[in-house]
Amino acid sequence: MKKKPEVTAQTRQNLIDAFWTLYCEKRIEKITIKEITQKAGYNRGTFYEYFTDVYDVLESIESSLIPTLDELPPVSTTTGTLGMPLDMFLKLYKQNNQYYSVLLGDNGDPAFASKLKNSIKPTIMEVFVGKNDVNQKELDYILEYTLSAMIGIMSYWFKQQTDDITSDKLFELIYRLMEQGVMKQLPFMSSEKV
Amino acid sequence: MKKKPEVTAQTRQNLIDAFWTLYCEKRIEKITIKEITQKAGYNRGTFYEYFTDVYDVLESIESSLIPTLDELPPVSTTTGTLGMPLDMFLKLYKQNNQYYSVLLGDNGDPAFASKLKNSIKPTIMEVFVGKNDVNQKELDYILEYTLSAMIGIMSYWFKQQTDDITSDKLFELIYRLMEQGVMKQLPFMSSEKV
DNA sequence: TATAACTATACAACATGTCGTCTTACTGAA
DNA sequence: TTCAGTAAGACGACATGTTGTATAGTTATA
Repeated sequence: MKKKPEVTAQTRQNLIDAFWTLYCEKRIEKITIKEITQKAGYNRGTFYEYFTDVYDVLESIESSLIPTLDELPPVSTTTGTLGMPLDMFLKLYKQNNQYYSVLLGDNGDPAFASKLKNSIKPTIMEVFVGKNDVNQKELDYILEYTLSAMIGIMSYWFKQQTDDITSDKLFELIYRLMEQGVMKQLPFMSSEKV
Repeated sequence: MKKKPEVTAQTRQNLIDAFWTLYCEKRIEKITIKEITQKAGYNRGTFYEYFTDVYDVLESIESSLIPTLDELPPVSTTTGTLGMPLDMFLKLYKQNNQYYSVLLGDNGDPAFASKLKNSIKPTIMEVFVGKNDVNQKELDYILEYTLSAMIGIMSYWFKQQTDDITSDKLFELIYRLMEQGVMKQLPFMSSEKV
């Protein structure tokens, strides 16, 4: 008999969804397989047909959220190279908003941020490859700096998301910070109004 | 009978040290109380005289690493307000290097970064209080952006710490990024040599 | 009717948290 | 100075719950 991928795929997804609901509520260590399968409506043993343990589910989710090289938007060296990492990241964040905000949040997985950064970096690096006036190592640090800042501010914004600023204002602010640096945005430092 | 703080303090510290050794090696979820007490040389039951569970130990360590308001260096509005958050953070990082690099690393605690940022923010905010041209909310986001970037780049640097750049070069780079932004550091964007 | 998908049940191994017990050493009265 | 009372601190053992695995049974479908 043929396998039934449409059935198993659904079951797998049900388990993932149940896990995710729990993961949004509490730390992974407090999630039991019993809970997951009960919520999803399966026998506990069924879980082991699909995953080895609870962490396996998380890894599976994370993998699906890390863009592969070919998925990332092609980098144009002509227009807006400046905003590239920002655009790239914001696009990803918007696409997977619900997952990113949890994984990058206070109860999330610190390793996920690294995975994400490391998946984006090469695409941006590519643009500068072969340019003889580019210090590769320094560029790497600049990207680490920028991506960390973006992940930080985006996650923070998402946490506040009540009466807070609009996403348009946020993006504009980020652009300004990248263009001009932090100092110019503050009083004492310049006459520019923040 | 009097308590014996010199005894309990030592036991407590022994348990903390044993925990930390394990925490440097693996994720907290994989650390058992049995392991901790065995390494420290106590009965498993003794652990519960000092901590409620494994997370309690981590919290205890984290609390001791979060600077209280009065511990933070007094903020001078006259000199170098620009480098303030940077100086403050770098000082903290240097002081607690060993702990910070683990807690802020891939196997660390994402909540610790938030705690740290939130403990530093008010001190910096203070400088701008009452300035009528300061948008408090925007300032908050700018600080979140900056502190995230600094935590990110410092942690990354610490991870690489083999044949990598010196701390002096790193600090200089960070200053430059804060002063001038990211864009100016890249080719295409300006004629400045990175 | 053969098989994929799932259920039901059971089991050993191990971690957890609790509780009663033991040990040691300080205390103060003789 | 001595020594029994006492309590802090550490220990050993227990009940409970989870994990991963194994095996037999049920349902539906092609």
